[in-house]
Amino acid sequence: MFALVDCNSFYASCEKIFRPDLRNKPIVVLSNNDGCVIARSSEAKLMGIGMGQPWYQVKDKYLNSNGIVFSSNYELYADISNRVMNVLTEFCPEIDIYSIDEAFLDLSSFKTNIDLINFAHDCRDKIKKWVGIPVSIGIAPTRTLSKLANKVAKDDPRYGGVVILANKDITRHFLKSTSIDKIWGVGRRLTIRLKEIGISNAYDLSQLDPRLVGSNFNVILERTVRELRGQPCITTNNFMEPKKQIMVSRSFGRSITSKKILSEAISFHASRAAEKLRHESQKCRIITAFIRSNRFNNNIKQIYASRHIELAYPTDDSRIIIKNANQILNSVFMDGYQYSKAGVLLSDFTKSYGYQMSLFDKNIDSKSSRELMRTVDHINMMEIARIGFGNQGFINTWRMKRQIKSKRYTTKVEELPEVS
DNA sequence: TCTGGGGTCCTAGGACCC
DNA sequence: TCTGGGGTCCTAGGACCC
Repeated sequence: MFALVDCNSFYASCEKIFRPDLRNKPIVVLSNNDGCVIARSSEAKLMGIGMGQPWYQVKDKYLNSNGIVFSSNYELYADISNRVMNVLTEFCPEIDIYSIDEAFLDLSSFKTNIDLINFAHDCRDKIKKWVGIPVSIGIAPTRTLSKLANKVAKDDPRYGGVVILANKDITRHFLKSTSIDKIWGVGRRLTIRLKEIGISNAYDLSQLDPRLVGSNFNVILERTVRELRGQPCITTNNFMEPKKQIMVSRSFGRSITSKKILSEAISFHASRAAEKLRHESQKCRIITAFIRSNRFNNNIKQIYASRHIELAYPTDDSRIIIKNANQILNSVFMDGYQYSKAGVLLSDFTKSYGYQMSLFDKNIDSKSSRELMRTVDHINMMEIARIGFGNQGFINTWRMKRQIKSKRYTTKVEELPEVS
């Protein structure tokens, strides 16, 4: 059996922890640039605020109805997430952290039979009490079914936040009441195609022949069908698998036409990406950079320009990564466009130790580079000062908007909550 | 005026090989 | 004039996830 533990309205719930005065108020959290709504408290959902909805569309109405809004505060959310996961690990060491706000527990690792209902409620209560976050728990024989059970637990308050698919009848009941677009792994495209052949709920889908689904659709959907039938076939990575690519990109607060400012942004992103790469103890061989116009604006000439450079040897040196990213910018930049976003992607990784040296591998990745990078990372981590490279710029005219951010209550001494 | 950012996996098709 | 068949590897793009 698997349990899926998922935090309710995670970002909004994080904001509520330190603001008890907002307990029953509608809360939304916005994406970078205060662009769209990415989390809503249940009160905000009731007001009809959609997930992913552009903020400017609902702003006036929402604020007029006394809705509360926050810019995203990822430092806070990451810290709260860690706390939740730590509590869960005490309940079940076989934990697979799936995203910032959810984790699968492999309950088959328990040696003795336990009362699952009690277990789940205990889990829920402890997380609420110790961390302050409400969670929902779905338990079922496969991950896909536990996702489905979790959804029911979240949507229907009658179940008290816990749903267990313990037998065939209950499972069938919930399969029938779940529409296909709510199934894990079935997105927009598949929903359309499945509806065309008369499949409208999870039960219908589970009754199809998995092999036929495999040949007529794809193996992913085949696995979903098998999982809905109770046959586990989606595997986990219990170890934190190393990343295969690292991306840093941002929309600008406004549109940019100047190559110099684009170069500042690209350098900044390249530097951040290199930092993440070193943190993963990896080196990359492929560097991609892109710049693009605002794809939602029909009144401007559209452009998406990108290219990648393959290095002769893997590196994690910020200077090399920044230099190559700028080289790409120079080769793809065209005058006369309004750019609204830029990004840098690193890929083709090798472990940062014991890789094959190239014939042309000069001293660039030598000891002095390692020492320099380590020192820079250390200083930046301590936040005594921020060390950047070359042309990242000081003013950062392209920086994003984040006007209504809450404090970093748990990770900054200066921002600790005050009690009076 | 204002529409996020960061990932994974799979597949089709091209290049290349014998 | 006739122009096979089978395989691997790589990449771009699609679809999905939170």
